[in-house]
Amino acid sequence: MLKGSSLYKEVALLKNYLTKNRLKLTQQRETILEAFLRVDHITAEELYREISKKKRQRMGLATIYRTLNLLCEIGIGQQRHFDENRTIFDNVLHKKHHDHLICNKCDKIIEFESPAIERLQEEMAARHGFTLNNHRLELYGHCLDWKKCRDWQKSADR
Amino acid sequence: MLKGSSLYKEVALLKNYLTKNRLKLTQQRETILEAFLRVDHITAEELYREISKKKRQRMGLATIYRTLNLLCEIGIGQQRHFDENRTIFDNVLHKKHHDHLICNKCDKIIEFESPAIERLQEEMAARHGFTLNNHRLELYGHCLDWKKCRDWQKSADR
DNA sequence: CTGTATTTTGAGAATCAGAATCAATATCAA
DNA sequence: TTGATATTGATTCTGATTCTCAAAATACAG
Ligand SMILES: [Mn+2]
Ligand SMILES: [Mn+2]
Ligand SMILES: [Zn+2]
Ligand SMILES: [Zn+2]
Repeated sequence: MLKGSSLYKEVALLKNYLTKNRLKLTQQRETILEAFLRVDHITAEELYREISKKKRQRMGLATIYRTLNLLCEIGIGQQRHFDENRTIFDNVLHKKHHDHLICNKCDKIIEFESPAIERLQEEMAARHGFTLNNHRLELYGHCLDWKKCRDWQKSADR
Repeated sequence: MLKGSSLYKEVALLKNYLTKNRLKLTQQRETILEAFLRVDHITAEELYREISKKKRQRMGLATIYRTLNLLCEIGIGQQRHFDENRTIFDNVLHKKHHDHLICNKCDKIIEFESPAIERLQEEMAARHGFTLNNHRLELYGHCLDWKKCRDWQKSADR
């Protein structure tokens, strides 16, 4: 385990899952976990470039995909499909269920939850004789404030 | 234009759009339109097999894709992505905006609309300083009634 | 109706994200 | 430390959709 990391608990969570399943804690898995937990939403490709830039070690794109999927199994990540033909991985470590509001102009992603909407969804399902397993609610639009929209666009930490 | 078709109006709609854009009304476009208007939701591949079965004429898969996209431009169809890696085309000719309830067991698709939910969505967007362009709401679950679930599964006309 | 310019078609190649292969390498428990 | 086992990364493969382009169909002026 890396010294000086502020992610002892998170790495422990990963290690625990791995051990329980006779899997191994590798350097790349740890590196990927750390980089992933630093962001909110990211694609495999972006994470790959992010890690490669700091080229602390060789890292194959396939490993990024494999590990990201592993994190989803553990429950640390979740796949999102805001636009078809690319998967965005959502870091949900300290988050509960939420839906998304997405700006088509600056790609800002806002997370929200609406108990009222969730209730109406259940009601609608029941009305049609359905038991709900999950749902997907995505709202697309644009920021009213162009300045904010641009500022977000320019900021690197997304 | 085919004789005996009950789709004069719809074919006219297509022809009108085509003429307006210096495009041509071909046999395959008419065949695809007719087959498409016969269903609610269908993939390009399914429509391809459907038409090939009745092999009234040779028809390339690329033509199906091209024409389905054309119908979407006209507003007769709309792409859906209930599961990533395959596009379902929704025949929306006589439908207004609606969302979907999908059975994970039998693939039944129920269309619904909820003004109450739509209102709450707008409210949520406004709260975050957003103007809404569109949204995606999909509810996944399963039919309570297994019998109905199976019956649906067996019925051909989907 | 006919000739001609223009669009469309179908077969197959190209694309692209993501998964599968597999020999070489790393991990871990005894 | 050793050896069984899992993992890695380079590469190939996959599958849905789009692209290419020569041959065929269509529209429309005459
Ligand atoms: Mn999120
Ligand atoms: Mn529909
Ligand atoms: Zn914005
Ligand atoms: Zn069902």
